[in-house]
Amino acid sequence: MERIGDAELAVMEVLWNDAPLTAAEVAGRVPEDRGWSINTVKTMLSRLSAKGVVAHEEEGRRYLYRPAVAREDYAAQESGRLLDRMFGGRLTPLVAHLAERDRLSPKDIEEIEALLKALKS
Amino acid sequence: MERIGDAELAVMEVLWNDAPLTAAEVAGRVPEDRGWSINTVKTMLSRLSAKGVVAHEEEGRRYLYRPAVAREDYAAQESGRLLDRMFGGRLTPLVAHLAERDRLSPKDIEEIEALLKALKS
DNA sequence: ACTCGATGATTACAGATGTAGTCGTAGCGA
DNA sequence: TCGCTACGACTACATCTGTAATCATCGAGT
Repeated sequence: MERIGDAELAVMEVLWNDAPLTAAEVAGRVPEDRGWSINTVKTMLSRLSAKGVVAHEEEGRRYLYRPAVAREDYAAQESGRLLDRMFGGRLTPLVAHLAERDRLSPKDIEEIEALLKALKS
Repeated sequence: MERIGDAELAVMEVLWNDAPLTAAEVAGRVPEDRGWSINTVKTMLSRLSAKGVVAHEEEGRRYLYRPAVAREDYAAQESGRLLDRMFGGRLTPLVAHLAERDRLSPKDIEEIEALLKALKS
């Protein structure tokens, strides 16, 4: 699967949240703080279409856009990528790392323990 | 901290593994399959220097390069970035996600449980 | 029928990145 | 001393990404 840039991801998030949408609708839902022109959003949609990560169907003379990859699949790809790049492809070192860096609260620890326990059964 | 591209990262890995090194030495240690010219390695080193993630000291008319950021710090940055991008900044959803995706072996689960247990004490 | 606005397509441009060649020069070997 | 070679600096160029303007056109309203 193609990579998705930071700005492009903001568009994907909109579509993952609700689809299908027209370009104008997407533009209306992109976070305000981006301050994007409608043209920018249309460029993003074109590029994402070219990459095959969004699909479009025609509705009159407009397009209706929808994601062509699931958020979960993309998340999986990016997670695997980080794991491969920095942690030899293994999750344990990542968890250890985040723990050392105080990115793990006691609550997180509880949650993950519960999760793992559930996994084992 | 500045971002580091994929190719640049290969150079960083060399320096994280052993430093200081001259440009020629770095080139000699970069993975074969990159098939890089020495010039490519020198460009990488210049750019990484400009980004402030590698430092160099002069040794005669050559430079000796060394990392200016720890691998752990960079890993932390990239981990945080993924977490923020895809998992609302929280680790639990990432672990849950990888578990669902069968990226967690029973052995991984044991290891992480042991790790968390140690953390609590 | 005609104009105007919205729409996708095309073009523009700067910065980052991957990849590598050229240039000026300082030092080493003959 | 003189030329070669290795070094960093600079230049080159394609692709990707962020951001946006322009263009041709189709349809809706007058």
